[in-house]
Amino acid sequence: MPELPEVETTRRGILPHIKNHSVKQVVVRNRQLRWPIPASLAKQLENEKILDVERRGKYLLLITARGSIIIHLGMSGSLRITDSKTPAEKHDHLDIVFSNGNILRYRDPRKFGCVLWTGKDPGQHKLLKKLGPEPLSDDFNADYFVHACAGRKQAIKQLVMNSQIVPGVGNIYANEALFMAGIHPKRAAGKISAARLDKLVQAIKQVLARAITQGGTTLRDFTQAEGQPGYFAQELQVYGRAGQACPNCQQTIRQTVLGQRSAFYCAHCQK
DNA sequence: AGTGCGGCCTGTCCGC
DNA sequence: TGCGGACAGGCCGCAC
Repeated sequence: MPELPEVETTRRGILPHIKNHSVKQVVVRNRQLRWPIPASLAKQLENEKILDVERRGKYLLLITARGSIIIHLGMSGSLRITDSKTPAEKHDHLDIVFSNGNILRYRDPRKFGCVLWTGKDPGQHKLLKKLGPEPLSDDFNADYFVHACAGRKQAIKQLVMNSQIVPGVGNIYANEALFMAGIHPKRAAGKISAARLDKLVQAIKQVLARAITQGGTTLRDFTQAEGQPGYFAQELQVYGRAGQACPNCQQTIRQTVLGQRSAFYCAHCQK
């Protein structure tokens, strides 16, 4: 489900409700996610205060003085702020209950996500250590990206979706950014000019930033921490629009499979 | 080192 | 209505 804008929207939504609040109780209903929720989580969090909520790529980090909770929402995960009057539903695997009565509730029907604990710098955790530079930071720039693409035979879309190159860009925004930059998703990354890669870098930044201001993209079930949908879906140019007219040239948008994922593109506008 | 996939799991939708 | 199959916002870990 969630790509960087949805994760960032979630971060902003939960932050004011849990920052500087202490954990009263941890309720695990099902620890069998992609990796098991550690049995020690409750003990580690007991009476700990959440000092901040950070994001790295698609990972959320709940920072305490003793360590950090690492959360990934996988394909279908979500976090909600709720309270004890709201009963947990089928796929609500974890509650973090705060002393002020707020509950941070983790739901993930497909269980592709994870909730982990690290006592060290979370940036050194195996899952975060190899992530590329944050796409909205200055470290993600044309120089970096041209270097990262040099000599690569892989399709550019697959590199854009590779978290070691640039984290946070999933299938929706990869398709949209390539359309904005006028680059065909199957073009070999190493054979694209620096000027066009620069354009792609700018497109990635632009589409992510715009989606964040719109509260993310709601396709099926994504909602913000308090239940509102995201409004970026209405701005999608190619994703999910196979058979429809390209907004730029009116030719038919095509769909193909690339690296086991759907690619949407306009063969006239993207070369 | 780079590349390509299998697999993890549930829900929904489509065609028959 | 029921059923099988395809597909879905991710990505690790393995084989080559």
